[in-house]
Amino acid sequence: MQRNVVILDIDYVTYENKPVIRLFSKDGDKNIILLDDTFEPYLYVMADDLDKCIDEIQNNFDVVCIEKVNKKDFQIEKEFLKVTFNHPQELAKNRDALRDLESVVQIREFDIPFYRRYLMDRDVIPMTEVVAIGDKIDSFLDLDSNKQDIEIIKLTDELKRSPDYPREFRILSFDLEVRNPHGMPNSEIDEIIMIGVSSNFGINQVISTKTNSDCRDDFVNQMNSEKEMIEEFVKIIKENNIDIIVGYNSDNFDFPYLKDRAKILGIDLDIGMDGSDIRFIRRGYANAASFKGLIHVDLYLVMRRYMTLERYTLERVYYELFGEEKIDVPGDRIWEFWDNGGEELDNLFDYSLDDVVSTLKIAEQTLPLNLELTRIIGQPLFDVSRMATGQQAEWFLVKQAYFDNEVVPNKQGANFANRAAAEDNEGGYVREPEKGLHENLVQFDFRSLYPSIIISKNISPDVMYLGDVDNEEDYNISPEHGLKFKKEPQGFIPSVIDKILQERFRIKREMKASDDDTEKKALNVQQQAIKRLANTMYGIYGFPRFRWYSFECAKAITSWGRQYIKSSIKKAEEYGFYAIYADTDGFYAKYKKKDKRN
DNA sequence: CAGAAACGGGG
DNA sequence: GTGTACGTTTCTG
Repeated sequence: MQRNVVILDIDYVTYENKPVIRLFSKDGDKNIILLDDTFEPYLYVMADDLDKCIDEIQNNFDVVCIEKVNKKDFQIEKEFLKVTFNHPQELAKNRDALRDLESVVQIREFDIPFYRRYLMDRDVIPMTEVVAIGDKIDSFLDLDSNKQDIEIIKLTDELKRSPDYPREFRILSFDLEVRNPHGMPNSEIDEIIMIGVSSNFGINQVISTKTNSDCRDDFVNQMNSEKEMIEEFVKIIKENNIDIIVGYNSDNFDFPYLKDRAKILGIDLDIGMDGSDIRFIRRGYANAASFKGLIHVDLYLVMRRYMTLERYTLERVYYELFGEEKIDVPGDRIWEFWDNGGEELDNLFDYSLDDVVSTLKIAEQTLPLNLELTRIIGQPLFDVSRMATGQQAEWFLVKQAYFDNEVVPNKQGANFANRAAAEDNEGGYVREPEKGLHENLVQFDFRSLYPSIIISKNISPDVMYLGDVDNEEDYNISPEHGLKFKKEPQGFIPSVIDKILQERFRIKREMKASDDDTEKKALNVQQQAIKRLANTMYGIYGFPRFRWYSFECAKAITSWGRQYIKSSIKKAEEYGFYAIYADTDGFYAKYKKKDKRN
């Protein structure tokens, strides 16, 4: 059978000791889970004597297959061994011992999560429409299409891209209010008093055990108990075919709190597409709240990347985006408003609704860009919305490397030397602003300075030379440090940036040519997402924990950047301008004859 | 003063 | 989950 579905989420399960990829998808409002058992985990091995190495691996490990493959390592063609394991956990368990084998020089691509590998190798792009061909089956492990509202399809063909743009996603925002008279909320004793919900298809309500004055009770949904409130919330999610659920700091507050209260009250938060519970995924020291097939986006994390502010409270972020003040109730007084009732309770209801409506507005403003980033990067929205921009760039590059037949570099780790080198990098040129009120200023800035330098100077580790060279004219040589970058061939990272910037110009042309407003808007978001990604590429050289970390490349970029900005200031001075402030890629200047200071 | 711990957001 | 944030501020010995 054939189905057109939009891919929302992915994981894998184990069936008969083999990994099976599960793609959580939807066809309209029908939940579809696609199964693919044809993908196997692998890594690459670098060795001097490949045949000897094959023997050694075969004698020591239980692997599915070992094959010689031609790949590129920093553009140099090399023969690697591709070692395929039966299960991702087998790979994880054996990789250290494999690395330690005498004939093994190096292992590569051993730390790429299985589901990400699948998305990249099969070119399956989350949040896009695909054509799925396969056999409908009734049940698989804990999935049962007779008991659950799902259809299970075992894929028989590779997924193909659908030309259709996915329908608009159904977004629900939510927010909890808690009665906490003794300092910060404690989920063991402080009950939930309000659950606000708002959607982009008309839901706007506050679920509570109390209600407000008669004249304004249109948005309060009154329940008999906290237990009923949570059950109502679960019902709303289940019955409205929600694709994306958003909150503000919901990874760290709302969902952990809701889970605790649900447990105390004996309620299942079985909101997952397959009826599974909420789960918390460890991300370093923090947790991320996750459901199968229901994408949870914590906007707090998104906003921290989206804009530069001194603080990221919901209030501050909302003001920045929309220029409006939010209704405010101080957190430590919420319980008083609740207990006092009357007008104060009305205010609390208004506050609860305002919070959740604002959260939805922020989601509607920022999710389109994140959806486009998700499609460009090719990883799940859940992950992309929680990645630092450098990580986004890295996963994008890992996928590009796969298509360029490049083996990706290993992470070097933030060791002391790397960290020190990174800190040593001078950064952009800054001229401290001249004090005072300035009028009639002119502004100058470079368009995408760092990406342009990377491309024009071909700054990439695969074309970099540290020693002496015969033909200096074949190289771009950085100011200050004399780092050499071969002009030909184009380096891996410059080529990727070049490609995506060309894609950006193509989209911009298409945008100009279009006379459909909706299409124009969508294209505009796409080109913005690409611009963001391109501007982040510099970062991947500058931070030691990234795979393409190269402090030489980072140093070269900033040194050229300083040279360009300084020379343009100088040029401006020749025409009678005087820079009163400069930072990295631009400056402000006054028109004035050179004064005594110079 | 250096290294450890806390913080952010949320109520 | 083929895993273990992060950069900055405040506290403590």
